[in-house]
Amino acid sequence: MPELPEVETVVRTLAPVVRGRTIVEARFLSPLAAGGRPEELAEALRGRRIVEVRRRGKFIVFELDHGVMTVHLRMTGKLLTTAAESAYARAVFQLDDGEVVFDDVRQFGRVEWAEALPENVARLGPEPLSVSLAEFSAGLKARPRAVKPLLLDQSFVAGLGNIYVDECLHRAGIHPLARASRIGRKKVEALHASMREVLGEAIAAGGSSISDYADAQGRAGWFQRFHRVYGREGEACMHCGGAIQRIVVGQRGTHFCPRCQKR
DNA sequence: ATCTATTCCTGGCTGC
DNA sequence: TGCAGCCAGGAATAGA
Repeated sequence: MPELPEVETVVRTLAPVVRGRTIVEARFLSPLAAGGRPEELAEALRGRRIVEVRRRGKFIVFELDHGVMTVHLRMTGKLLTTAAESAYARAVFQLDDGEVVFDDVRQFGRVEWAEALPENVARLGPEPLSVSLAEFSAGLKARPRAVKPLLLDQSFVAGLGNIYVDECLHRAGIHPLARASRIGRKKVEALHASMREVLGEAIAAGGSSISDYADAQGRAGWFQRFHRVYGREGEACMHCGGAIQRIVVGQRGTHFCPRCQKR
């Protein structure tokens, strides 16, 4: 499931190929990918030039010569520059030089277009790689809710998903159900630092490929080899040797070490 | 403000 | 071997 490091990797591998190219035609093989309005979307995108491609949270933002196209990969989405790598093509962007295929097994992903940056992107919280300790700390202090659901809330910080929240909390030694406002200064600093470390390392590894994730060339990432808690229920904690536990928090599978991450 | 439950979707897994 | 049933989960949404 693409989170910040995976989306960042897609953007880095995609941008050099599509920057400056023109969308000759956008074809939606599944209307779901276009949010149920494939004709309208295809019309809006026809003839548009891609000025720049960037990431905001988990969104891929295509700045066009008129308007903005946003793509959210959700669970199983991919943006591929080689059709040969696509098994579940939902949309094809024919460029003046080359093509981009939006591939998505489970069809949760969406392509959208708007005149300006859409509200769902505009209201995202700060980027975890650039938010200051002061702002992050103040944000936590103001919320009495459990820290894991808070970190998953894209209006609080944008880009973390289930895997990386678990990994960050483990590295910082914070229980996923800890009340955000009651986390001590040292642990808050550790969490702030762990976001940079974990996300930075994951980007360097090309992301985590748990099931479907691939970059724009169809290549898998390898950060899953370095996961310390996610998907390791019952296995030994790399820090203390205790058994990694799995619980459900906010309907999400949550992995942590009960010895390193006390309540 | 925070919480839970529900919806979307389908390949892959479990268990019989 | 076959098949029903369940699971994974990001985000939007409704209701408590």
